[in-house]
Formats: sequence, structure tokens, C-alpha cells
Amino acid sequence: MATLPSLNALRAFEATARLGSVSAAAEELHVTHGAVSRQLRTLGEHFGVELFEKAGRGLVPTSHGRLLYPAVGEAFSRLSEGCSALTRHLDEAPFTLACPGSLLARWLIPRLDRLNADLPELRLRVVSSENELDPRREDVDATLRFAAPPWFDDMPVFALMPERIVAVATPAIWTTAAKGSARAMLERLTLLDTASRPQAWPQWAAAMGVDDATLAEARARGRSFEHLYYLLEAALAGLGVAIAPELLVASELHQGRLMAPWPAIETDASLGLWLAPGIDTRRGERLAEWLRRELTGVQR
Amino acid sequence: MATLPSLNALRAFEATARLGSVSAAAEELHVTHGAVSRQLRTLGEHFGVELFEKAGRGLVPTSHGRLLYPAVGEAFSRLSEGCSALTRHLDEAPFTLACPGSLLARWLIPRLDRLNADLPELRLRVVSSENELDPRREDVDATLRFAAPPWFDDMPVFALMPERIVAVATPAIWTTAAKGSARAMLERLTLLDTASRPQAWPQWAAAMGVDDATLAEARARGRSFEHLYYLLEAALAGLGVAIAPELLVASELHQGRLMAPWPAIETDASLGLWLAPGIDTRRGERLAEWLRRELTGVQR
DNA sequence: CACGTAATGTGAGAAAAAATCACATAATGA
DNA sequence: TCATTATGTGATTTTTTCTCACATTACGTG
Repeated sequence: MATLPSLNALRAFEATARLGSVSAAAEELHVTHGAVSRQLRTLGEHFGVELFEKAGRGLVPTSHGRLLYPAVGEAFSRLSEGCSALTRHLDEAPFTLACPGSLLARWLIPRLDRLNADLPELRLRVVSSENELDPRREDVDATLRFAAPPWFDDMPVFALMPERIVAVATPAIWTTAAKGSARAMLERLTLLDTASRPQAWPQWAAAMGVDDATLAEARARGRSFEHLYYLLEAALAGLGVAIAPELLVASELHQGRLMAPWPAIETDASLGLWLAPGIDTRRGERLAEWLRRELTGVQR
Repeated sequence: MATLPSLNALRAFEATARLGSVSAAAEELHVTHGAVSRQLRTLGEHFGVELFEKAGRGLVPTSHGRLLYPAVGEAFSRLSEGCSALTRHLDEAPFTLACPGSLLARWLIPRLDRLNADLPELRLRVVSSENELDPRREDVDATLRFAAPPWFDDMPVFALMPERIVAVATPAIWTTAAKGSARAMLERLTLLDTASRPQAWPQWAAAMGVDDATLAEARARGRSFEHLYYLLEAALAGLGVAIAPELLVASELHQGRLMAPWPAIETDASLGLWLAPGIDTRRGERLAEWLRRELTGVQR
């Protein structure tokens, strides 16, 4: 294979020959006419002949240019065809987002219509998992979940917001029970949590400055549920004080069905979007951007 | 037409996919493996997906890479085909060199076999013209001749050597005539020249410091011939002293059939090779290089 | 199973290519 | 002839690409 001339020069040649004008080619290639003119000069020098001659206001290929053009034209249209086929393929494939059931039910589903309307080209498909998610699943393009570092370093991750957990219960609980210190609350009320977040109460207690012994006693009296769904039902039924991500109880707090006397505290985990390696990054970025907008909108 | 990714990145992709190895592609493209690796990364980022994955010691295209490869492979082979077709066409076309008859007969023809043997790919065709040459003739790729500046500035020219003219005559003339000063010679001998070089004797006289009046008198007694061929015949027949380019009388001087008592002088002209615009420059350059080698060989 | 070997990946800086700007030059058509 | 619309080009800046050196990963052999 003889050494090819500069590919950019060939592209300039193709556009100029097709359009019959340096200026038009320059516009198509989003450069100045000077740039195209130089490329053509380079190409002419490569072959040692003039490839264009002036014809009125524009240029026409010389006999040598006419000899070269068909192959170059076909080559570039083949290239462009192939690249856009891949792009189209990537754009048309459904994008699969995995997500824990609780997050799906309580945060994502209410926003799913809007998400599909805003990013229809994503062709979003959501799958949930009741158990621990594996972000490396073959058939998953991205995973949305809370997780604490360290994160897999071979998977790009968009950290969306820190996890904030909050202690919630029905207004009735708070009025009948002491509203004093966190410690007082722990001593008198029943603690509710989920099996998937055994660290939630300890983290909360540590942030509130409550000693381990008091917490241990309280937890011994508490109850643990398999899923957030049951936890919330229990809290709403007035069984005790639940600890849960603020994001997932926001609507109950807003409606007044649950109340949170203490501000939410940040844990070391974050809500993040993990992208499968080798998967369409651009669409992952678009999704992350949308999620981030949605989340900052909630905080507003 | 969607905007294409970097063409060099596509070329790196094509070579890597075809050879199954970054290193092999790098070698083929005459760059380091690092350069190819970067190009592939760029291309992957353009599409937002991985195009290769590791397989043993090398790489194989992912499903996305396999989707892209056929088009890119075909495109590059089409490009390479087209470019080499043009190159081949240019190499195979005969190369026409124009040249004044005197130069052709007395310098080029004796060297023509060697020239064709050294540069067979030139497919050299020589045409001569008895009258003034027009280097712009349509059917001529290059013109070899003596000319003084100013030169056409739209035609590339390779200046090969300065023109040197020398006064020559048979040994008999020099022995019978005075061998004294140039002025003495001019006063006693018959001056011979060609109609195409009316400035030759004046240039020589000026270089030798002879006054105009003496020269004018001498020329009045002299004879002018239409072509160098007749001039040389006259000089060899002992009719007088001829002025001629040293290059064209070198063999007679070497054989001793003519002698030159004074050294040759340089004129403001040069022997040069004029290339027609729009014509294969590379072959012109090869020819110029050969001529230059040949001329320096003669001076040796 | 550690080790040599042969790949690829990557950060920093050097080198090369390309683009721009501003102006020169050339052809056209009123 | 002149305004208009092109292309060509020198000098400079910007961008891209490459190289180098080293890190990392996979393979196969003693």
C-alpha cells in the first residue's frame, strides 16, 4: 500500500471537487477558505500535479483531479455512511437503567414520564432489583443507586448528590412522645429501619452525638423490615420512628403524613449513576445531566 | 452528513482492526504504539463506546467495532486504490522534454542512453526546436535551455549551472596568429558567432576589458551563422574564432580539434530546466537532479 | 508460581499540522 | 472602469498529534 497523502487534504479535495468552490468546501468543513486552499496545495504537491484549475469564479478539477475524484468521493461517502450507521445504532438501542426497587418506586417512577418526554432518544428501559444490584450486569447500561466509596474504578460514575438520611414518624408520635434531645427520643420510641441499611441508625446517632449504649438498647427494642416499602408502611401506621433517605420520604414529609424534627444528616454514601464500561457514554452523560437537574430542582 | 470523527483516528482504527494489534498498526502507520492507542481512545470517545477489547495479547473489535469496520475498511482501500491509480498514471505517462537543437545534438544526445537507463520510469521523449522555444507549449512537460533572468515566475525553474562562453579556434589559427592580448586577437582574426547569440562577443569583450570600438571593427569583419552547427563547422574549417557555450564545444576542446587560449567567462544566463505549470513536479525534479549530477560530473 | 516477555495504556512535553487573520491577486459582470 | 466575488499566500497562533518514558496487564515457560 503506497503511503496515502494527508487525509484531511483528501477531504478538502473531495468537498472542493464536489462543490466546485473552495469557499463552499470551506463552509461545509467549518474552516476558512485559506485552510482549504492550503490543503489543496499540499495535496497537489504530494502528487506533483495541479488538481484544479480556475474556471470562472470557481475551480474545476484538471484531468488529474477528475481521475482522482471518483475514488475519493466514494471513499468518503462510505466512511460517512459507516459512521452514521454506528451512531444511529447506538442512538436507537434501548438504554437500560437498573435501580433498587425503593428508589424506583418512590423517586423515579413519578418522574418517568417527564424523563421519557425530555430524553425520548434514550429509549429508556428501567429494570429494578430487590436484592443487591450488580452494576456490572451485562444487559445493563447504567445503574442508579446509593453507594459509599470506594467505587469501582473501571466504571465511570457520576456522583449526583450526597445521601441524606432523616428520622421520620407520624405527627402523632412526635406529639405524644418527648420532643427533647435525640437521646431522649431514642430511649422512648421504637426504631424502625430496613435490613439493607443496618448502618443508618448508627450513622444518625453518631451525627447526633448519642452514645453507642443508648443506641444499642433502642435498636434492640426496634424492628427491621426487608424493604423500604414495608418500613414506610410501618412508620405511616404509627409503629415508630423510621430512618430513611430524605429523598425517598420527601413526598410524605411534604404532605405532612410524616414529620422530621431533626434535620437530615449526610452519610458517606452518594446517589450516583454508574456507567457500564464500553457502553454509550454520551447517553449516560445526558441521563446524568437530567438526573442532576431534577435533583437540584427538588432541593429548590 | 453527520460530522465525521478524526480521519487519522479512523485510519488507526482500520489498521488496528485489520491487524488485531495496536503495535502492528503502529508499525504500518510508521508511528509509535502510543500514538495509535491515543487515536483509538479519541475515536471511542467520539462514539461514546469502546471499539476494542483485550483478547489475549492483542485486541479484537467489540460488537460496535465490528459494525464500524467494514465501511471503514472499504473506504480506506478505495482511497488507497484511487491515489495509487493517479500515481501510476502519472508515472506511466511519457515525459516530454523540449530543448534547442544545438544543445540536443551536442550535449544531450550523447547522454540520452544513460539518461534513459538511469530514469526509465520517466519514459522520456525529447523534442527540439530550431527556432526560439516556447516553454509554455501545451505538449511539453519541461524545457532545457540557456536563458537570462528575468524568468517567468509562474513556471518552476531549476537553475543548473551558469552559462560559460569561450572563444575557440583550431590550433592552427592560434599558432599562426598572435597569441597576445584579447585586443590583439580581435584586431587580427575573423570573429564567428551565431545569430541567436548576438550578445556573446560583446559579453566576452567586456569581460576581457576590450573597448567597444575595437570590438565593433572586428565584428564588422566577422561572420554570423544561423545555427551553432554551422558555426562549429566554420571554426573547425579554420575560418576564424568562434564564440560558443563551453558546454557545447567541450568534446572538440578535449580532442584538441579546437583550442581556447582564454578561460571561459560567465554570462548572466544560466542553463535551466523550466517545468510546465500543472505538470508532474516529482519527475521534473528527478530529471533536474540527474542533469545536475551529469553537469557536475563534466566539470570534474 | 514467579518471572521474563510482549502487549497496551497514559502523563508530560515536544513537534508537526492546521487554522486564522489580513492582505494580495484574479475574474466577472454591471 | 469599478464593485463584487473568488482564490492564493505570508506570518502567526492554535490545535492536534507524536514521542518518550514508565505503568499496567496478560501470557507462557522453566
